[in-house]
Amino acid sequence: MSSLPVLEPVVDTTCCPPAAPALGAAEAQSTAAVFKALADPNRLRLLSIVKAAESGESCVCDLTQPLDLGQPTVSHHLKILVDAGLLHREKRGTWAYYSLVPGALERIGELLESL
Amino acid sequence: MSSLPVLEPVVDTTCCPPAAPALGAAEAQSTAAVFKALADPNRLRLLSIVKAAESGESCVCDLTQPLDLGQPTVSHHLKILVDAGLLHREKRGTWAYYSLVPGALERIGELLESL
DNA sequence: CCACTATATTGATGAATGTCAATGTTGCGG
DNA sequence: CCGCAACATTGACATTCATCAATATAGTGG
Repeated sequence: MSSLPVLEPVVDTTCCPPAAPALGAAEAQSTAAVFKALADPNRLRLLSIVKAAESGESCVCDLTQPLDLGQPTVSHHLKILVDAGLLHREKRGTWAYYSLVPGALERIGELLESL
Repeated sequence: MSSLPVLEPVVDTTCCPPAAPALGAAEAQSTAAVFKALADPNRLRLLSIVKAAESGESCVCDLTQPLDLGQPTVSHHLKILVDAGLLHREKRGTWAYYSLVPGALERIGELLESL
């Protein structure tokens, strides 16, 4: 390594200053994953129903009918919401009960402010 | 209309009470549209860069390089953000300047609370 | 009027996604 | 042990989406 390449700084401020580095690529990907979970109307309705339940939890059988979707599809959406950290799953007997993860929705608001 | 059909109430409370109607289908769709716009890492970075700009606005030429994307792709993402009501577009001369719509991010937090 | 620059639009392509039918798994009652 | 009910998983299919190359549009300067 005898000759270092002469890299010119390339300082063409043609338009505006480059500004701060802002959001990193990896950070953006994990944040986008949360919004991907919210980017479906049926998943939003699932969250809404679970949130509105008196006991704070709902089983799959209560979620299938109001959404007019097949049971496998509802289970699929619920899994996405659980993986995103928005819902909690607890199996009691034959039933699976889903409930909102406390503070999960509030944390999304903070994600937006930290952009 | 002489004979009203005798529809049985079908009251099988096998699991839990049906709970409140919660979020409507149409409402869920428009809300999901906003989150769809946020469900991409490159669009989140665009929002972040625009937000971090000193002047409060950025032109496309400043957004292409840090994202390592082609110019048509960046324009495409910006259009999606504008259509979602998150960015404002103003063309001055040859350049197009994008800026955050005031209060747009805050309004998303309210969307989550109204689930 | 003619290049040149910045941005938008179009068309194509591969990847991701939502949905369902069919099947697998688990827990309960007889 | 057997059958049933609730839920999850798999595979297939159609749709949507992110990206790029090529082209179109609009504004600027000569």
